[in-house]
Amino acid sequence: MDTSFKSDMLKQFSHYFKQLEVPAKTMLLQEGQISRTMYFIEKGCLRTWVNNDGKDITTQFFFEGDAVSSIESFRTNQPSLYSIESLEPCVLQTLSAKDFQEILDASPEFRKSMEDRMFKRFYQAQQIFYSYLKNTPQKRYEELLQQYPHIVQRVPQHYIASYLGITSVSLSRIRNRR
Amino acid sequence: MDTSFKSDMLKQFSHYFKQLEVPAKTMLLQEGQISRTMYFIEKGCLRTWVNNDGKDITTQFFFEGDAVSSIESFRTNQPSLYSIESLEPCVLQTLSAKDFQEILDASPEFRKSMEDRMFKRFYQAQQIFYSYLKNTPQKRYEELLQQYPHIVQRVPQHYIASYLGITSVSLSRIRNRR
DNA sequence: GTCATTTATTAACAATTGTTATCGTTGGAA
DNA sequence: TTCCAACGATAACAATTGTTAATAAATGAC
Repeated sequence: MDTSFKSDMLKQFSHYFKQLEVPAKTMLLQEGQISRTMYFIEKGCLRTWVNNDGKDITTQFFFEGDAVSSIESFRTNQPSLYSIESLEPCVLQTLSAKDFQEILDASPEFRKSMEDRMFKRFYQAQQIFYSYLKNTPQKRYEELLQQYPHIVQRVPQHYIASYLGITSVSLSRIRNRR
Repeated sequence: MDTSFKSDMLKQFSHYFKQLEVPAKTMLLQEGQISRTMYFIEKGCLRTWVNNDGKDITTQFFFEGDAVSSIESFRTNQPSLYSIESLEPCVLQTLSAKDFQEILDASPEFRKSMEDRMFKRFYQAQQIFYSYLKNTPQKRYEELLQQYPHIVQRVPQHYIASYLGITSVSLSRIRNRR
């Protein structure tokens, strides 16, 4: 997965992209499968999630302007550790892993920018992980509310709960605690 | 940080490395500082940890043969999110970020291999994170015991506890529960 | 060997969360 | 509009963990 894909990159290689419209709750990638597509969100929102004994745990939300893919899956040829699913009806621009590789090979600037972006992503992923290690669910909820209020407003609460690592019951308690 | 550094890589560029011997509990990198060195463990063991209100949380352990650095720090020029510290007296081989860059530029094979390794590292980091999301501390402890018994044997228990995300008191209870 | 520090166990209590279930409310599909 | 599924709140109870403190054992420095 990958956020903040430069829009000029998108424009520069726009002929590679194909538009795809999907309704809500559409699975774009199944956990365990090797990713072959990158999605760029024009309208709507997606989430990534992992299965845990039948219950699902949301790991991230994506919105307009975000690029989403299991890039580490199609780069390492390993099965994706998570699923990608639409939460709303979406308008997406899709790019195949093959075309992605082609652009990589054709454009050293693009390759360089991808490399930089991976390190930044890695750095961000660590920040998220450490916030998870350091803070209680209550504090994480408060931070989410403060930093990304649009997520809390837009996404059903039980997805937020699993994103915070708690049940929807527990999140409901936290919300009505004050 | 980076595990399973190829030993032939080390040999090939061995003249860049300098040996460093440190006693236990030596800070090799302070959280918040920009990393300028990569460490290769010849003998001993290191840990990475983050500070949380005075208490420290261990995020990873490293042993003989592992390469350790805040590579995402010296690549993105961002402050390291964690500290690196020796747990035992260590014999280390050190490589400066500058020399590391030099080797990167001199050897396309090395650069390619670094790129691949980063994607694998990213994939592994996700697995660790997801195991954290999915499992109880008890289950994580059992998995650690099963997959990496040498860590449990070699490292003091309170470091293991913070690595599992619990207090040493709670780990002691888990251990004596059966 | 002695002493101080580090490490691990145990107890008691508070706080939080999970689980299960019930009950309104809402929103979309037919 | 009607109906059904999805969503959110709440209650009651069990289970786990955190906190603080006391104590014992192990380790390392001298």
